[in-house]
Amino acid sequence: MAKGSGLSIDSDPIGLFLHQPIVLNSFPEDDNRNNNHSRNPKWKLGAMDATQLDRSAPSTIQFPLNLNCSHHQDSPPPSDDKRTVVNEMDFFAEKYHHNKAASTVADEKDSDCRPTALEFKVNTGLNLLTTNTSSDQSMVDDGISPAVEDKRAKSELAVFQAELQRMKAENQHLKEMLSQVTGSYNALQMHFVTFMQAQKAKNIEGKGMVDERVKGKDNGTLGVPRQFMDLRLATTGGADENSLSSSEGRSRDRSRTPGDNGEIRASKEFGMRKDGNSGEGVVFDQDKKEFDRKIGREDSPDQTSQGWGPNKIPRFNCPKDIDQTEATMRKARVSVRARSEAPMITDGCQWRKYGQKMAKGNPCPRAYYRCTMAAGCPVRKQVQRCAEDRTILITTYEGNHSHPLPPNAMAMASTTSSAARMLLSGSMSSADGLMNSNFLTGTLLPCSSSMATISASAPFPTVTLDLTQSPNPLQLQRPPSDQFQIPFPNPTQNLANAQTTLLPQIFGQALYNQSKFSGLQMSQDINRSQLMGHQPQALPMNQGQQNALSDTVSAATAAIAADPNFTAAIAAAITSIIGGAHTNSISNTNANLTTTTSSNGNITTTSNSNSNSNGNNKISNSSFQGN
DNA sequence: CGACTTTGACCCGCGC
DNA sequence: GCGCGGGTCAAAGTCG
Repeated sequence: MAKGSGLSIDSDPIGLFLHQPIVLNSFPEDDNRNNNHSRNPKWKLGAMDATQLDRSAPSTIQFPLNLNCSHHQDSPPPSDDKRTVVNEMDFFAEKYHHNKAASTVADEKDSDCRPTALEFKVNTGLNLLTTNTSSDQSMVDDGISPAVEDKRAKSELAVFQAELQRMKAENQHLKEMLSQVTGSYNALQMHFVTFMQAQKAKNIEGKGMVDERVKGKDNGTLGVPRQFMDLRLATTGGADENSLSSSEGRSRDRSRTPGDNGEIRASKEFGMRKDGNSGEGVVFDQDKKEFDRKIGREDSPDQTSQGWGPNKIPRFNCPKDIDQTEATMRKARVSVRARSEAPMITDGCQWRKYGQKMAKGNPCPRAYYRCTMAAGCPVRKQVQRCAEDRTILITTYEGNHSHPLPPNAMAMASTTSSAARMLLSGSMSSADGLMNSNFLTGTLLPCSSSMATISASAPFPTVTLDLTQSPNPLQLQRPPSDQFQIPFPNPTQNLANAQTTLLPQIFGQALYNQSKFSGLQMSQDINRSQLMGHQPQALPMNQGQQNALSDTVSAATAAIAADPNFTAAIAAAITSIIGGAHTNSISNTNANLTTTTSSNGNITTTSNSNSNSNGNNKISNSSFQGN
């Protein structure tokens, strides 16, 4: 049957009017497409609107009613009755197949028995859509068919049509809004990509200068700051988040190799880590061999990407003149300190223990695990109890997963990924200190407890997320002379909450999917994910949240303005905006960032805050032991 | 029987 | 060059 009004509603992509078109769609029971609707009590209730309720005629028995239409005539002879039935059937058949002409047929066949046939003709002519609603017939069927009721039916139809038109208009309006939002997103994305490409070109142009800065490290004047600077180079040079694992230092070192493009090499390395990244695999293999020769087993993630078999690929093309500092440039790590009696925190991933060693200075053995959720996943972790407090379990993550993560693994993985990304995302100049602090606050806050410590003195750049500390733990941290301490303003979020909040959704699968891109592009996808509704809970904001977001935007703007590496800064800014929006939605936190420079040249960035949150400052260890 | 753990050996970087 | 310590391998053992 022709259900013009219902057609547009059923095709409503938004689905906002599923219930409203009932009146118009549910009448014809012979339409199988609406069977579900007709079986739905609500739909039936909707279908039984005034038009039908007045006639106590369910749609399923409209044909009998129509048959009785002939009885509308006073005391018809039996023969007429029979003939009328035939005519009615013919009428419906005609109507069914030629609904546009239904009214005409009705007029022709009923003209002899309906003194009001002219009115019906007029009515049907005005409301073609109602020819399927049986309202015309029902008016005849009840045997009364007064003109008043006829007019009332017409008025109802007019009301329904008006309502339908209104819904159509609203539907169209919503479609336009959706289209506008989509268009805005696409435009923003295009701008973002364009800007990224332009900035990348600038970075390439300035690479030579950067290499000079890297070489300056050999002078031993600025060990740690240069180290992070190098890491940033690896990240911004097309390296994906896998830069968090092990290759950042090597990427830097390669950038120092004459004739090598450090950025390209970094990309190649990352491509190697990605399973099945054939386009870059060959070159990468060469690079890998080269690196394996240089630093041997330090290059464990690369080994992982090619399987952990005992047969190592012979390493050739080893440049003997590679600087020794490349050995010190290793993997960015994220260490999580949490109180747990369990031998290992449950973070949602599957791990296989491949070694255990007695570490110096700690009576507790250190266990080595690798991720077994996917073949070749480069992620490893070390688990060791704290020597001072054996209730504290120190889990150090290294690398990034090369496979999708289950939801319950998102929290920890995303936390560590974002922490490591923060570590690698920018240089450690004072301006960058601000940026990184903002970045860290924005990205880690929802999942972290009270403090994140960036260790600049360790051979591996390490971010320590201390989930055992109370909210003012600055004094409790390890010697600050060589570490960046960032107390988190919102200690109320444990990982259990984090799993349901922003961060996992931001950094989990998105990071994996974006692993071939830089952190900036990852942030772009974060935005995309938000726009695509992956985290709708982060979108609504009240006034206070918007104010806080404005503060975050201001901080991000300052970071952008201050950071010479604009790409990293914009990544940090976007990430902080996103994270800040969510953070503010949770705790209405207003963070103040202070940056100081220690005597040894390191930067200590502190984030003080007024947390208007739940007041639960204790991180629940059970959040790590959900399994 | 496959997956996982244990554990001694090995490799490598680094400091002396 | 040597020893130490961190990290990894891989055979053997264990478990379901």
